[in-house]
Amino acid sequence: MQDLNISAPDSTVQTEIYAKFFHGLSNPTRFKIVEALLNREMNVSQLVEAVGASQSQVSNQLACLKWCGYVTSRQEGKYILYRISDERVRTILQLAKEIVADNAEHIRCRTRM
Amino acid sequence: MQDLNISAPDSTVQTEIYAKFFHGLSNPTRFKIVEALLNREMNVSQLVEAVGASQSQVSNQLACLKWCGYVTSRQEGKYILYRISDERVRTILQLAKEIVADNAEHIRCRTRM
DNA sequence: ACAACATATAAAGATATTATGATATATAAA
DNA sequence: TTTATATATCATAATATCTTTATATGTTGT
Repeated sequence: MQDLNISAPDSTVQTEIYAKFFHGLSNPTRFKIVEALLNREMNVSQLVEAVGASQSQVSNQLACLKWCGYVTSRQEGKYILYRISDERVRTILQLAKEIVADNAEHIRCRTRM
Repeated sequence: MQDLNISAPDSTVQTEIYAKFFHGLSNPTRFKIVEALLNREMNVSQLVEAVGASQSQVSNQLACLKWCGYVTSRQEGKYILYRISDERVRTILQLAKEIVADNAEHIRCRTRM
């Protein structure tokens, strides 16, 4: 088993994997899907309505999110239900929102001076 | 001041800002820069050596990271020193690495069955 | 087996991102 | 003021991503 040393520089391969992981949240449609699934498990049709994108698009982005490890799926009858695979994803989104909010605040302050 | 309700769906504009924010970490060079700066403040030339990319590339990616709110800079003589603007960035990277590590473990398990 | 619905996949063009090389700007030293 | 060094910016070619449309796959009910 390979250990995970946060402070050590990563190998090129590891770095690319991490970059790919963040790529998962770098698209508005995928971000909305993740947000929707943080509230509750949903099937594809429900997601199509929730995020306002085409079925094809949602399916594609779900494949991407699945590959990145954000979501998992299970079949229930003719539906396929997706859910967030790891609760830590919620924390990541929360931190990001806080940072963005504070950053926007700083920018607002600066323009006043 | 606008409140930050994590569970409520975001407006399209907010969603795009968050997606842009994660875009910051979705590129290997930018990811390496952030990792390097989490260890210590560095100038551009030091970053060029640390991440193994061209000066032009590093400057460009720094501009992107600055825009996203990951880094800030200050001038010291003829050098410009960059540092991580928010310690919460460290937590985000740590969580991401943990999720990726666990996910890789799951994939490894599945291929054995 | 057939029809209807749910989801996934594939191909195409449109758009965005990245890497590269050249050049501009700014600071420091001579 | 000239030269050297550090950083930023710009143009563009190469590459990757996204959107759209069409089609394939799989499930349920008749």
